[in-house]
Amino acid sequence: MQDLNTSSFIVLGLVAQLGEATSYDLKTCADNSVGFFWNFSRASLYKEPARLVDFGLLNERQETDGRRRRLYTLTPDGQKALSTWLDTRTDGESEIRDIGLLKLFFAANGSQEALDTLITDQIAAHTRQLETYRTIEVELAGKPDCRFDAAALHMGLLYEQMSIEFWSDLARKQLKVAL
Amino acid sequence: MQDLNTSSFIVLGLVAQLGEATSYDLKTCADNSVGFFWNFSRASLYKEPARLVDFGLLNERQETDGRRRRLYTLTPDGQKALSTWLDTRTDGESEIRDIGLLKLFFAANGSQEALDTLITDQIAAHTRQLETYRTIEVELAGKPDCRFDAAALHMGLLYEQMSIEFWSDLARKQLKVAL
DNA sequence: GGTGCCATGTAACGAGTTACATGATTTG
DNA sequence: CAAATCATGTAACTCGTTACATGGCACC
Repeated sequence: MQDLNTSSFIVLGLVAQLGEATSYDLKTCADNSVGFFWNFSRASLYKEPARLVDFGLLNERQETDGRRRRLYTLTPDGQKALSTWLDTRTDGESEIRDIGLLKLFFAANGSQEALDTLITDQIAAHTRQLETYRTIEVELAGKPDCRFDAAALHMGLLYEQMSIEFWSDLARKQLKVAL
Repeated sequence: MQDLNTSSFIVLGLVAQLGEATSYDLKTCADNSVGFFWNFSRASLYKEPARLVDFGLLNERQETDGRRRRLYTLTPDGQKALSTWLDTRTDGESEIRDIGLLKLFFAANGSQEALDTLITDQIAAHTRQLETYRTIEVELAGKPDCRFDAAALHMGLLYEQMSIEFWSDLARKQLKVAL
């Protein structure tokens, strides 16, 4: 029954934090938190909870009137699965899925203009994202039980700052496609 | 026919850099370069080239003896597709898929011990990865036509350094699960 | 009470991985 | 030449997404 993958634990974790939640709640919450560095589609947040109910890790309660929404809560087994996952040791394999970096990697096959544009756009995009994170950070600052959200968010902030420095540095060096 | 996705361009880009390559060559090359921040399975590097041949973006030549390997080269259309992609502007959406960060995000649902172990392990793992990158950086330094590989690799280095600082900082603060 | 947006769900598709399977080459 | 390893390929499955579809709710 180890059909639990990372998405499963994200859902378990989100439900744990929200207490009782619909798929819609999960999506909204994710979009403003964990989704910043680990994105997934809305549809997954409808499909995955159903699976977890099958596994006995979530309870489902459907409203009898109105939108007849499905409300999920953690079962004891779900709580246990989540903490077991947290107890499991993790190596550091991480991926940075960034189209801009990929294009830089292959930039020798394109034009100088494309490279210059890429650099400019990346600086702009990361600057914009940094602003978004700063806004969220201020909002979080007031809430004492959001330390872990805040810590992870802080990582996002650092990443954006680093990216801006990285691309700005390339701009300064005026990297050339051909020598 | 815009069934080209990111994987397609990675394959096109790798073939462009290698000149003529088998799927095995692509995998080997990727594992030591772009695979560090954008990983994919070996099987993809057999399936995707076949698709690109259908699209007329790669040429396929199969050896008549020995291992009867399939050797791929870029067609003019393939070259064009690659540079068109490079010319297309990109917003900065990037994802950091890092299990350690996820666990931190949900750490409030686990034990203090789990959190402490997580932090220790992450510092160790990122330190190890940093060493790997440093080794590669030295190897690349001698090769003048690897500026873009080097630039992208440098980003990997910065990321690992930042991660080490981030997790070390958490260790110093002795982050607690319960207040 | 009609219009437009919010919320919810699913079916079909496509991409990527795991696991399987096998042949070639090297090395002792 | 036997064993180990390198290299190559594919079939089946799982996951996640896109696109479709619809019903409730708020606001005028």
